[in-house]
Amino acid sequence: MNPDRQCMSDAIRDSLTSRIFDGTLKPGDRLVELEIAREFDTSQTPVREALRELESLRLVDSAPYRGTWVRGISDREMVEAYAVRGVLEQLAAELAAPRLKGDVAEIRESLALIHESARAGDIEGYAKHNLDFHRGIVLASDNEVLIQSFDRLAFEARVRLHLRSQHEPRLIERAREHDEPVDALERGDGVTAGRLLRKHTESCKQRWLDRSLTTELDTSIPERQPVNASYLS
Amino acid sequence: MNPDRQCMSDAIRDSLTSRIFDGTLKPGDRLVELEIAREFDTSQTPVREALRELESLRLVDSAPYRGTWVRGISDREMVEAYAVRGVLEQLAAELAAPRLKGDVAEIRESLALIHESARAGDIEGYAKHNLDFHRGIVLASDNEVLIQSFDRLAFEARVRLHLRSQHEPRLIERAREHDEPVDALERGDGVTAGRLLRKHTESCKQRWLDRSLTTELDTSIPERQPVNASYLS
DNA sequence: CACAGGCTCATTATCGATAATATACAGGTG
DNA sequence: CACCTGTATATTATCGATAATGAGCCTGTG
Repeated sequence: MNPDRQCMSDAIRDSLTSRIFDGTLKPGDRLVELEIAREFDTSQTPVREALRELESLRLVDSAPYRGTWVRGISDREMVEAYAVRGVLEQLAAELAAPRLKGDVAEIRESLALIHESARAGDIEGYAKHNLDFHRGIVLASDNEVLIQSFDRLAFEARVRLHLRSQHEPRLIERAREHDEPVDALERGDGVTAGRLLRKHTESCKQRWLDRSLTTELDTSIPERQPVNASYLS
Repeated sequence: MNPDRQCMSDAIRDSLTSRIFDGTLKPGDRLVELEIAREFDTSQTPVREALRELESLRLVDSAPYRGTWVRGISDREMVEAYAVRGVLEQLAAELAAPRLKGDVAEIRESLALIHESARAGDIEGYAKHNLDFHRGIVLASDNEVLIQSFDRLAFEARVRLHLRSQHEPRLIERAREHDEPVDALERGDGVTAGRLLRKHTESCKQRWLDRSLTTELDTSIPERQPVNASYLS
């Protein structure tokens, strides 16, 4: 948000964020203020601020006098988020098309990387470039509020959290779904691009639904680790 | 977010929020931590937390060691927000229709109050019930993520901030734009309701654009009051 | 007069300590 | 043995004080 903040609390926030992203911190894990403060060789105050920021990003939950813990994301929420993302991206494409004037070079770059990752079977890379691709279109809309709304969905965190549990994703096939929207954007047809992108999002959502129905495992959200969980380690 | 927090920082946050809403605090006004702390007879810490929350709600801006001030909302941002709100509401209507099963009693209640306020020329009331109406449809979508995204647009704050400067708004005429979407919802036609709602939002946006072009006054955003502004009072 | 450098002061960022609260556990009771 | 009650403890919420920083001012120079 403010990229130029140099205070301790921001460093802590960023560090904790990446731990949540990379799975070091799992849903339900408790974040104990003084413990983190010791680790960063600082006091409780900046840690609290960092935690509150994470809460506003919905990466953690907290309750008064009960602490803070990593937020789990249910399949239901994932599906809800896909629905919202769909219309946001549709709008983004419609706004982006007249602005781009056919110059989709940057977007094509991300697209190429998506295909590359798909061929290599690199799930991590696929997720990253996929996000770059979609966010690129949103950025091209030049609508600050839209960009914010999109970012707040925190798709990176959501997807990464579930990546590990993914079976054999047909990456190459999925990657192809991105081609047509870009073609439409290139010829300035934002409406079509938007419709295609939304359809793409819908199919992502559907895949998620299917998977969550078939695998049947832990659709529950870890609520919070018990207090003495840290003693076990 | 967590309605059951009883800590000081939340009370401060709520108090400051309503001051921003009701115009006691104007864009550009500085929020000095110790000053607020004295007022609430508390220390700096809870005030800081409150300010950070307001920042995440984008009601205030801040920079390190430079403080916090009420955020202005430009006409451009307002227009951007309308565009996003349009697609969010459209989606909401589509999702709400099958859930409501024609039961639009609650929504009609808000609608009646809108018309009533319009007849009475009660701009404040109109704004309130109008928001209730639109939010009611979003709530009926039963999509938590969508509700969050909508709320984050903070339309209440945005609209109220500009209400005072509004000329003769043709409220009665505007109120009528809400009728058709409700009819559509009642007969379960979410797609039509969504399209109409989006069109409504577009016309709100357009009115805003027209007004901001014709009035030509202070399209600028107050950045921040100078440090010694408080001495003048 | 425009402008750079250094000084002062208001304010933020952080600290270490204390008050307040929830959780876990022990003991008693039916 | 299940259940309640009270107590110990871990942890959060808040406090008052200090360190760090930026804004404004003053001075001197060209």
